[in-house]
Amino acid sequence: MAASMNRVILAGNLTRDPELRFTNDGVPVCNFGLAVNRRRSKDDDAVDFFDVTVWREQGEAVANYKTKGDPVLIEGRLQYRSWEDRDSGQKRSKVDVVAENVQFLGGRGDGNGSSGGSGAGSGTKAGARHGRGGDDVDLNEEDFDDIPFRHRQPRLTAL
Amino acid sequence: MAASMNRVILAGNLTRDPELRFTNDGVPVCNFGLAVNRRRSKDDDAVDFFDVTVWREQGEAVANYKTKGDPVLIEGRLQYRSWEDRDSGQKRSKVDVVAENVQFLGGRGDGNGSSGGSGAGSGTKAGARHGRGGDDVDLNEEDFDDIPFRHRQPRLTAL
Amino acid sequence: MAASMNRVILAGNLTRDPELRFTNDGVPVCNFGLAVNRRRSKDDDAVDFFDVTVWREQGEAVANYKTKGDPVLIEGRLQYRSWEDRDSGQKRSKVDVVAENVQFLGGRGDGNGSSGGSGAGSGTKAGARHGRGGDDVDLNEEDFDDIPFRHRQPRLTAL
Amino acid sequence: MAASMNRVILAGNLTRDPELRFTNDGVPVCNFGLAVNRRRSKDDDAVDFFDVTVWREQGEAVANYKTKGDPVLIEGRLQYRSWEDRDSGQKRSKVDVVAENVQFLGGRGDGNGSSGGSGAGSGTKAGARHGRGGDDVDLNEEDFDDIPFRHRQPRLTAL
DNA sequence: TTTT
DNA sequence: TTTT
Repeated sequence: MAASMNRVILAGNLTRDPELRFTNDGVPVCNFGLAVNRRRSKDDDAVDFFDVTVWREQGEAVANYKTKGDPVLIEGRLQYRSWEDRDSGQKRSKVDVVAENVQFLGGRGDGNGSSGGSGAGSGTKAGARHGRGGDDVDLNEEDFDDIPFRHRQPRLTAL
Repeated sequence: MAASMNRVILAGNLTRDPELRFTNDGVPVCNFGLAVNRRRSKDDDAVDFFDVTVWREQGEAVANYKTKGDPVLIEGRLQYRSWEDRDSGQKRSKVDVVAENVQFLGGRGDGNGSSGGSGAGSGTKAGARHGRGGDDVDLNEEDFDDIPFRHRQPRLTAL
Repeated sequence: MAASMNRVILAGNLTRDPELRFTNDGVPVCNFGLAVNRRRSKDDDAVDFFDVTVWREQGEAVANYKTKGDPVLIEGRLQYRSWEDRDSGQKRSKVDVVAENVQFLGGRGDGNGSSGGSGAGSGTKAGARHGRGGDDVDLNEEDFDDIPFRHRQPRLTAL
Repeated sequence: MAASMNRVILAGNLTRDPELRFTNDGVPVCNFGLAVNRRRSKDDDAVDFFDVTVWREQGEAVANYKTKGDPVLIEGRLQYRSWEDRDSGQKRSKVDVVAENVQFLGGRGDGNGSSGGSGAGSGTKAGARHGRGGDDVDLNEEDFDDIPFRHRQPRLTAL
């Protein structure tokens, strides 16, 4: 078997308010867009855009405390998905980011009000809304494999 | 201006022979596919697939010494591209990996014949072919901005 | 609270055979040295040396399958320790690497016999010995905090 | 030759004001301490401390705009050094961090006034002082190997 | 679909 | 489009 590694670290800003949903088993999953400025040369205004998924407590913290425009630092892995386009029938695929660690930037000091993706649950940021009415969230069953099963908000949103 | 960071590290195997092309200015650019095994739980045979771009000397070294199946370790950044689909006219986008450092794995010892993406240019691996007849390579002009201009193989392949 | 991140990725070769010890609770901990070639310019033969700690199953796998000279790819975090020198009484400190993921390089293919830091337990590599008679292993109690308690080899070696 | 990689990413706060010095050739080099909170479990107040070196423009920007306590995000490599202790004559060694990319955190938004380690040189932060009277800076000759030679502030401070 |  |  070959050596394998898959690690990504990104710092940028949310391109939209995070959406929080739940699997049938009540596992929270948060999705948001991330813009990372390239800034390689001074007259380079290019931007890279990514879709980010955060599971469980950290996902809830992002949904509760972060909104469009907020800066975050994330560490995670790249995830490839492929599917068949319902219309054209042709194969499509996509690479997005599964964040395992989200650090809140911005605010006083270094920009960290509630810090490091924890967050109590009270005092959520004004404007943060919990996604509802979900079509097409990127859930991968294998993400559930190695994690202690927990029934938190059973069946709030079918995925 | 916000903090930005974009770093990715992957280890996996080539899914196809690398293709080497040249910009009009003769800058070498190499493309290959990379398969990274997920192996999170023992019965997890999921795989993530990525498209990788390597510029200049390192790109040439990959093209000269690596073929389908070979293991590599790469360090680089994620790059987002978007375009309009010529047929459907709908907007499409893609995230791929620009490798700035390619380490050859496999072989005796740790698997490193000519090592670390250097490699003279002679004695290329049997089976390694230089891409020819190129349509649709992912070239981004900004990649040329901060690099000393060099005319190496002028105009071999139009991109 | 400020944003914090601590991530390190290294590829190099063992500078000595790994030593395996156990805490009083029977938790395995493996230590080895790692040499990483700098190779920045072709006539650069500089090398960076690090001390690496690997806990639990992965530590056992390293001890069972790897010996001096073997190439590995590790992902982990940096750990700072400080103490008072018993002789001079002056304060000393050290930074070493705690590996959370060890990938075996070298061997056929990409150099991976038993792969990715798993390894059964039988058929250990000739020459791999389990450290015994331990003074001065770098154990940090906080490493035990977030990990399910397990009695594996109770009290084999006192630390 | 074996595969080698050396990459580190840290986010934390300066433990002291940065010191800026210059090599005999006038190359700026900045040194500061970095504290990274471990925060693994909620009652974990452990901290890891590192010494960081930043060369050239980025080093100047850090010295001009950052002071003790400020949050930064850095990307770089680990560097090992060894020497003989002048008193005891015994061998000593140390691992520190050479930052190749420093992102300023903190401030409004995400905490980035002058952003990403650029910064003109005017309007330096009150309290930022340029190190003077230097003994024992960690200069490694090989750091100069692959960089275009530049005479910026010739011989301001002997090292 | 796009953030500062 | 997919590697060991």
